[in-house]
Amino acid sequence: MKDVDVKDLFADHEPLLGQKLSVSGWIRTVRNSKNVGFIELNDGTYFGNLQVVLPGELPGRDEIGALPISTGVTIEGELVASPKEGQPFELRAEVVRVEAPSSSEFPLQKKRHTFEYLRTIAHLRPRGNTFSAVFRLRSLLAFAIHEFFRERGFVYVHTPILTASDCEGSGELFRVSTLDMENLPRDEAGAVDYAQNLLGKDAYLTVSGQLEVETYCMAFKRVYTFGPTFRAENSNTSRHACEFWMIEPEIAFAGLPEDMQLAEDMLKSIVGYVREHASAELDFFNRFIDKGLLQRLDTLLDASFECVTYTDAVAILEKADRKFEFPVAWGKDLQSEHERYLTEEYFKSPVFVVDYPKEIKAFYMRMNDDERTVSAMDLLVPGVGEIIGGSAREERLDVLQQRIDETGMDMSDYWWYLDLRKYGGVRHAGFGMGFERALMYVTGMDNIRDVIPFPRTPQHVEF
RNA sequence: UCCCCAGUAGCUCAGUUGGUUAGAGCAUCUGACUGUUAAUCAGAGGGUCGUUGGUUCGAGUCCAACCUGGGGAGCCA
Repeated sequence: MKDVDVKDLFADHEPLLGQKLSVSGWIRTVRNSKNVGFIELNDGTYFGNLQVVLPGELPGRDEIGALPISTGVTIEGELVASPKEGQPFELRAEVVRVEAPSSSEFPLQKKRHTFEYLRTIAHLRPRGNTFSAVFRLRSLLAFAIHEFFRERGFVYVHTPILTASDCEGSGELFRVSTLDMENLPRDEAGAVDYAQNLLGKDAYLTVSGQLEVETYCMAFKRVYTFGPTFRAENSNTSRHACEFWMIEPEIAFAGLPEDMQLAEDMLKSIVGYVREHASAELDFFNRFIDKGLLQRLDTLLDASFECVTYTDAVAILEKADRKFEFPVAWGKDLQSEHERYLTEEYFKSPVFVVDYPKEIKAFYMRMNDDERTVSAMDLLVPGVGEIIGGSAREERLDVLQQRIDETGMDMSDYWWYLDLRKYGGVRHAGFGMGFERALMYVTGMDNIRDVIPFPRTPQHVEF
């Protein structure tokens, strides 16, 4: 008796027709009547279900036909061509062995549930169609990203999750401490004595691996980091979480044009990868979650990305025949509504906005010759808005020091970052992409809480 | 953090101008059923109407505060 995965049956079932097979999985639904019954079996290896026929003469069919959803079973039988529409093949059961019983109390029913309700049972939701597809795709997308960089000779760097510095001087941090909160140690001046923290100083969860990955860029030329990052912002939106994953590549001997090309290539590559390897899931999303999904993904694959300077973008927005809730003015950051107008209505295509005023961007971004703007880029895509943000990095030591001074940061915290500029600190550039934002883009899911297995948001750390 | 909306059965919702014993579909249970596709048909059980207080002869319905969830904004990835 051959054990098979449902995935392999859907890949090529022809050679197995007529054979005796054994399949193990969980019951999704059961339909039973006087003369025949059916089980929809999902074994987790494939998005779709295997239809199992319970023939009239099957011993114990009444009990089998009454098994509740999510019962774990092993079924032996013969694989046959299906006489009815709906599936090309089915398993004609001869033995149904219950491996682990379930109960009629199982909360997932054969009906639509709201995502809000399913979030309250995050430990069970991967057993339903939508979340089965989301989290299979999440895994695949992560692989596609690694594959893209590996093919191009990038070194994957594990940047630290515990850090002592706040990378960009922006964003609230989660403090990491072993100090006794009820009885904090004090120094002579009465301040908290962080030297007694296990790490020896005040420490935090990382908000970005960029500064650390830059150091490896100066050794390996092409590097990337891909891991969890943390923000303690009290953001209550469908696009923010306290814990999320970020992809941050960094390339040496390169400037903004190469950076933009890399971003475009990466996005097209990973979309193309899931398009090719997750058609069952994408078809499902296109049907039930976001009707324009496949068209949007295919458009992205064919599009040549547009590029516009921040200054020109502001001019376009000022001339737009459209009333914005927030006014447009040079020197102010673009609002969500502005970004959406540019990518969805004006360009109708993914578009890079480049050369932002230095005041609204981070200290490490490379100063342009006009000394008003920095060599930065944001990639805006229809449906999501900003999906990637990046820049050329300031490699000139004196300019970088001046920017650190201007932004009121403590130079001594960045001694190692400044060191890079002293020893062969060549020009380089990189970007960051929120992994969940990318996943939302390829699934059409519109809440970040529904693309993270156990989402962490303000007031939420259940499970 | 700010603005808006919502909270009624296990789930998704209806509930008129404040008025008798609060309804439906799905789920559950019982039975029926010639191959079903979220199967179908018949019947049954299931409720402190988010919480607290208030107005009223009378509150699911009106008012206030709080709690929870959602949408939008800001911040950003």
